[in-house]
Amino acid sequence: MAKTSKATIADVARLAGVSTATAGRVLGRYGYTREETREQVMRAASKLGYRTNALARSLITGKTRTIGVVAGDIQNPFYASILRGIADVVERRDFGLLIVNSDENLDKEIRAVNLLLEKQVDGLIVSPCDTRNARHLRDLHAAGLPLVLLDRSVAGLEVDRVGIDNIAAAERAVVALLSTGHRRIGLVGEMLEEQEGGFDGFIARGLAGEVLSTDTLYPSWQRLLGYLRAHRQAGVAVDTSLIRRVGAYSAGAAQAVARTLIERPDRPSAVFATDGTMSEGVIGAVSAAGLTLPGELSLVCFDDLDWMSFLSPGISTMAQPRLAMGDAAATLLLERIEGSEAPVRAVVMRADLIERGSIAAWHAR
Amino acid sequence: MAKTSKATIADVARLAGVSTATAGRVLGRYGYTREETREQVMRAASKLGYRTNALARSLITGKTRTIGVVAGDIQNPFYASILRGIADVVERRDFGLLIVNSDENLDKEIRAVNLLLEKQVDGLIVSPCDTRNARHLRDLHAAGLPLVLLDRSVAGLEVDRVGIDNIAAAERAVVALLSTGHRRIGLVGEMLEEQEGGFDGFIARGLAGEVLSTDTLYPSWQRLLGYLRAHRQAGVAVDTSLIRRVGAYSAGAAQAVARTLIERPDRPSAVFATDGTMSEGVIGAVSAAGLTLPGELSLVCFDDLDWMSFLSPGISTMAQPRLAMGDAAATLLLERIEGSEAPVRAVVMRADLIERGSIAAWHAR
DNA sequence: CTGAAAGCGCTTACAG
DNA sequence: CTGAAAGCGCTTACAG
Repeated sequence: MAKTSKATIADVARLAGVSTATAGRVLGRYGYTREETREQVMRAASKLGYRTNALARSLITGKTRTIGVVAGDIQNPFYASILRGIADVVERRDFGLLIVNSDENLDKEIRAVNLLLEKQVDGLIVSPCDTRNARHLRDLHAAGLPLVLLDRSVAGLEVDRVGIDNIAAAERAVVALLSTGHRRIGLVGEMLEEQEGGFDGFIARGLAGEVLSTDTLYPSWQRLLGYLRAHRQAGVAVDTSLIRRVGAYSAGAAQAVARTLIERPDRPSAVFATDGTMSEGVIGAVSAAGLTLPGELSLVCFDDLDWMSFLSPGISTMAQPRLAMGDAAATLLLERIEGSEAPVRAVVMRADLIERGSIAAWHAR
Repeated sequence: MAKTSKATIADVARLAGVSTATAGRVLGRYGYTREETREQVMRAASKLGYRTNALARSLITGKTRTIGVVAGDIQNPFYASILRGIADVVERRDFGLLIVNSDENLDKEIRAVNLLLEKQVDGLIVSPCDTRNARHLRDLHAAGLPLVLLDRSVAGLEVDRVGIDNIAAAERAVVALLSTGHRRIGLVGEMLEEQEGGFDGFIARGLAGEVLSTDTLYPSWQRLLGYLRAHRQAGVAVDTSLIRRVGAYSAGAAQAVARTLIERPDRPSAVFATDGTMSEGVIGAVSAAGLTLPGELSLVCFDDLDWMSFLSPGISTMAQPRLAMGDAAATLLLERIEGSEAPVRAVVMRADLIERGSIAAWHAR
């Protein structure tokens, strides 16, 4: 009724004529209280405008009912949707959600995790920016804090994680192109991180089917692998000059790279973009170059973004179940927070190809 | 070095051979300590893997260094960008950011605010879903909690706020159409909330220039007003049957409504969509109807979304400075949290028309 | 079913 | 510059 803050359990107890222990029991909904006492306390509480101080409670219980999420960039539709999926679960359970951006930068990620730990979150969902340098995450896990990895794994860190089968998804996307006759398929991928043996070495090994530890590869590298595998299975040789590494999480950079690919005289007949940001860049380049889809170029994108359905033609794309990914990550985390000792789980979801109109059959000319 | 959690100031103090008060002073960076003592404590702290428990600190200081944001839907690009702007400021200042969705629903908004208050946030940024029923916000403000309103105002609630000049923005957008010869301009707007006198009454008053208290109108209603004003100023009669109220925050609903507008025989020569979601719906309808922009229809959208630049032609739109809006909201809030007693501020930003290629001159046929 | 007491992990006066 | 003591607002045994 009155002042929104200030009133404490002690104030309520005094007004109700009971002990703080009793007032606490009714206000905190624990232990037993006589109905009559309960009403008395409730009346006093509402008269004083009492509101629980979750801080004090958390200090004692050791639980904050708050989880932390470290995302690359909440403005990116990929993360925005996943966050929404997480938020839905979290809100339903009356938990709080603390969000920090990492910008895919290790230092920022470490600072983010520290901030969240100081605020005593009950658990963390992290989309790790580095699959190797992850002391901060290992320590976390060693200390017993519930942790769920999102989209990416960390070498040697056995914790719950949620992602899609990137290799299979990319393979299916590229198969859709190969099966309609395309033989020269360009790829525009982030592939920011360095790989042992370098870019060329990786491709060579991928072509030979020699890449073994694929689990801790970054998504865009895994998708490249799917691209290579599709070719290998189809017995189609790969022109490696059609594989373009952008090396940055930026649509602008992707557009510049895509441009050099689609404006060359012997341009590919089709392009595969390995994520939403790359897709934006590629579509920008296509638009700038004035190429018609799918007549002059076929295109398969990744992630189902708003615009893909209302461009004309619609853009065929591998749709990741982003909301469901967020839901799964939050659900796994909350289960751990509630004490689940189940073996480590990897929720590997499936991305589905949504066929719209950006793939045309291709006949050698 | 060791266990990530557990070690307390008392543990560190014991190991360092000092009092908890002294250990607290060095670990919490307050008060004076001899350099030698400091080092001793630091060594003990790192040996134990000490980490501040912000909860305990907050309980005493009364400050959590955390702000709360209640947004309509973090998945919507409008909110996603604003949140990013907020997050940037907040992260720079080592504050935490607690985010909750309201889905533009009053009950959810109230619950969200309560959750955030229990967690003792130092301040709140809210995009209120109801400009009248806002007891929860008024109480908050009465209790002295720093509060910044985003995008919308609340009648009679004098607090800092950030938004754009919606009437002027819409007016300029429509003027761009009128000045190129368009005389029949459709409008597709949310206008979910009811207005005194109803939809028709509102339009009548708007046409007569009789709408007075425009400040607490919802953005889409303000934008409708801008549309009407542009016509009035230009001396162009309005065919009110071209004004379409979607009544929902949904691109699908907008598309259905837009469709009935652009498929009628005497369809308008141009359409103005009053926000990002409506814009998506309209572009979907245009695409489904197979109309060519701008040859068969001119279009001005609202909010600069990714796809608007790479559709062909590009979509002309009123761009809201979303990141800057978030930045401003967070900055205002942090100033209040730091104790600023400055008079209430309304940061009214300007939206700029980005002309791309969706407006064609129109000549009566 | 209720209360007195202790305590969560810090910070804050107050002495010295 | 450092320490002993109190206290932030709750919950948790422990008695009764």
